[in-house]
Amino acid sequence: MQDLLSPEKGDQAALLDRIRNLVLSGEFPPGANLPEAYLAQEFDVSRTPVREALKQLQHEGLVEIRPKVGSFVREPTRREIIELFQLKESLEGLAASLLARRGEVRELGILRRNLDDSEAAAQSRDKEAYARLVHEFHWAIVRGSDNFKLVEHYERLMNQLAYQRLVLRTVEHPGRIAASTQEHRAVLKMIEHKDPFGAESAMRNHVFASSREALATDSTSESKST
Amino acid sequence: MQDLLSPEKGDQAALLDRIRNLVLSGEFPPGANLPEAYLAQEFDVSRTPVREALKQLQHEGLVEIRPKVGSFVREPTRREIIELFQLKESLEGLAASLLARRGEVRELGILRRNLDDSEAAAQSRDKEAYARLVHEFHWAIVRGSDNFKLVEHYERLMNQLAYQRLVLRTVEHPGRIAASTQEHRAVLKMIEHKDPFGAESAMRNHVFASSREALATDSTSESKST
DNA sequence: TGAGAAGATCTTGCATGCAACAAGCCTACG
DNA sequence: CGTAGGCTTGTTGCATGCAAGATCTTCTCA
Repeated sequence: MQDLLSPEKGDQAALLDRIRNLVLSGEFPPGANLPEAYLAQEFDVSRTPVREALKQLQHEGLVEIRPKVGSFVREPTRREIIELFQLKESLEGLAASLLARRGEVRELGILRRNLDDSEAAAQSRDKEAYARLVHEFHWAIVRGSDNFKLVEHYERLMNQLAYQRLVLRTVEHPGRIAASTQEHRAVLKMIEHKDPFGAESAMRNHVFASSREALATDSTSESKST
Repeated sequence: MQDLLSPEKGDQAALLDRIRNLVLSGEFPPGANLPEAYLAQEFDVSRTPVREALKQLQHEGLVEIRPKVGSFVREPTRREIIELFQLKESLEGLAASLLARRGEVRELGILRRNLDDSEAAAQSRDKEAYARLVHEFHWAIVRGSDNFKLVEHYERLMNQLAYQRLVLRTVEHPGRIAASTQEHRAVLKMIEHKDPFGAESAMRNHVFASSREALATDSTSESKST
C-alpha cells in the first residue's frame, strides 16, 4: 500500500481515489464523519473538489451524505452484503464464461502462474500473500472477459463490498484455503477446455462457497435475518 | 412524458434527474454539448450544483467531460452496447432466478396482468404501449428479485444503454413481437413453477434473442466489428 | 493563395464568501 | 429534579469571482 495521507497534489480524479482509499483502508471506519474542511486542508485543495468527490462516493454507495449534517462512512448491512455476493456470483460467472469463449489469451498464463503462487503461499501459511493472490485471480478473470463495462460494474461492486476488509477474515479458516484453491483449479480447467457453461458454473459455485464462508465469519451490524 | 425543461425549482437530486432526462429523452442528442452556464440558467440554479450533476452523469457513463472543454452526451459504441447486453442478460437472469425462488409474491400478479395487456397491445398494433409494457415486464422482474443492489446496478446499466431509444426500434420488427411475448410467457411459467434454474435460463434466452434484434437494427456509430 | 502564429474569447476549474440549517448546550420553568 | 425551549456554534449548500486553458479568428508572411 502507498501512503494514504500524502499531501502531494494530484489530479482531480486522484482526489477521488485518495478519499476512497481512506474509506476502503479503514482509515476512516464505518460510521466515521468525513468533514469537508478537514479533507480539503489535508489534500490541499478547496472544499469544492472535495464535495464533488464525496458526492461520487455517495453514488458509489460507500458514503452517506446526510443533508446539512455531513458525510459518513457507510456500514453495509448484512443483507446488503448478501445481495452484493449474489451479484458477485453472477458477474464473475459471466466473466468466466466470456473468458472461456476467448480461447488462448494472455490471461491464461496469469491465471496459471497465480495458482502456482497461491499453492506456494498456502503451503508456507502466508495468509497475506494468499489473500492478495485470490484477489488477483478473480480480477484477472474479470479483466480477461474483455468486457470493459463488466469491469466497470465489477469495480463498483467490489468497492461496495469493501472487499479488503472481508477477504482477510475469510482466509482465517484453514479448511477454506484448500477448498478455495481446488475450486480455482476447477475454474481454470474449464476455461482451458473452452467450456463457457462449465466455467460459469464452476465460478459461480466457487463464489457461492466463499461467500458462505465470508458471511459465516462476518460480524456486521444488525443481526436482522432475511 | 412530463415537461422536461420546466423552470420550477426542485431538490438537488431532482436536478440530476432533470439533466439525465434531457440526455435520455434525446433532447440533447449524442455528441451534443451541455454548457454549464446554459443549464444553470435553465434550471435557475448556480453552476455549482449543475457541475456536480454533470460529474455524476459522467460517472454513470452518459456524459463525457473533456477537461477545460465541456460536457458532451456520450454516444455508446456498438461494442459497448454488446457488452451492456451481455451484462443485461446476466443481471436479468439473476433477477428471474431470485424471483422464482421467492414463491407467490405480489410481483406475479403484475407480471400476469402485464402479459395480458401486452398481447392486447400486440393485437391492436399499439407499438408505443407494447414497448412500454415490455419495459415494465423486465423492471417488474428485476424489482421482484427483492435485491436492492441488483436494482441499483440494473438502473445504471439501463441508463447506459439509453434503452428508451433502442426499444422502440426493436419493436418495429413484426415477427419479434410474437416471439417476445412467447418468451415472456415462458419466463413467467418458470417463475410460477418456482424453478430458479429454468427461470434464469428462460430469461437469458429471451434477453439474448431480443439483444440480437436490437443489434441487428442498430445503426450506432462505428461499424468496427469485434 | 495557403499556412502558421498570435491574440481574442469563451468555457471550465477552483477558491472563497455568505446564508441556511442541524445539533448540542444552556437556561428557565414546571 | 426533569424537561422544554431558545440560543450558540459549527457545518454544509450554493452563488459568485477569478484564473487557466482550449478553440477559433485573424493577421502576416512566404
